[in-house]
Amino acid sequence: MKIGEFARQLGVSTDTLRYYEKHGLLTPSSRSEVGYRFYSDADYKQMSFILRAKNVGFSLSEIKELLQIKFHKNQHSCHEVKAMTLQKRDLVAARIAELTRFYDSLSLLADKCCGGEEPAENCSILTTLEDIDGLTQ
Amino acid sequence: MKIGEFARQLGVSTDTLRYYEKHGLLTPSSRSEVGYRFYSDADYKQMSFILRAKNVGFSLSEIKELLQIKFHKNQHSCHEVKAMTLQKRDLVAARIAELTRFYDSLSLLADKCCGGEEPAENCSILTTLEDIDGLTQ
DNA sequence: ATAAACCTTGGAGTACACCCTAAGGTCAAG
DNA sequence: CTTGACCTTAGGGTGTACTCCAAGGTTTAT
Repeated sequence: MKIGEFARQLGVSTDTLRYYEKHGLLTPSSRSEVGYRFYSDADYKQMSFILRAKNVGFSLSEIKELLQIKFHKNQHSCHEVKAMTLQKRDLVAARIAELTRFYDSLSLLADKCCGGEEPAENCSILTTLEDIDGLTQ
Repeated sequence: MKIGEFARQLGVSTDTLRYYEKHGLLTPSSRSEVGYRFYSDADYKQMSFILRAKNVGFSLSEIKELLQIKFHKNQHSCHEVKAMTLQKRDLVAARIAELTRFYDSLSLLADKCCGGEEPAENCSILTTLEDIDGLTQ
């Protein structure tokens, strides 16, 4: 699949794909004789992985590290690969925990608000927000 | 509290604090006669809120929107304020769901890896990663 | 009273993650 | 066989979120 079609299917720009290639995130599996990029199904899977990771807040360099799990298979032992996977998993767990605190804060705010048509000036949601950090520690 | 001490307590730079002020995220509650910024306990709470939000992946403009819940109290009805809070909460919930899928993927990877000292070449963790997107749909 | 450690504004520089344009080569349809 | 839709590289521009001066004023300790 050429870059244009590949980009369309994944909802990104061709510029983004060239940028990712330049920065070592996704190299198309082959090139035509005149140099056109050709993307395979495996490339599609990898790009989906990259986009999902980006969506949950990983930076491109973090994603590159995640991909190292795959690319370093000859240089590293199972033990190292597993350790890295678990370390990344812990990072994800920490982010989930923080987001959950945030979710609880916003739930608390919503619960405390009457939701009526009057101006929000006297609504407890506001004073609650002021203490949001205290409430969620 | 002057900017230097405030920055130290929160683990940010004074430049960051001035940047946030310029972009409407945190205006110190007062200034000295010669113009020194003074930060209050309320400012501390707000800054903690900002940092927590940043930590879980909100951009500064998203955080500014979250803070509008507080600042728009006179212009908006309880209903509007509550709707906005719930909308932001849903956004957080979606992000948690995605991260959870990610967590599960990484768990699966770790479970499938023997973790031994041999090269990872033959470890199932690698082929699993190649299918990670399929596995977590 | 003067040095060190603070503070001010303004503006320039940086890293990340794109996005756009130029100048040109390739390919399929009519 | 040419038009239009593709592709190439190189390089410049943009928005976000800082980060780092420079030039000067203030405060505190000795």
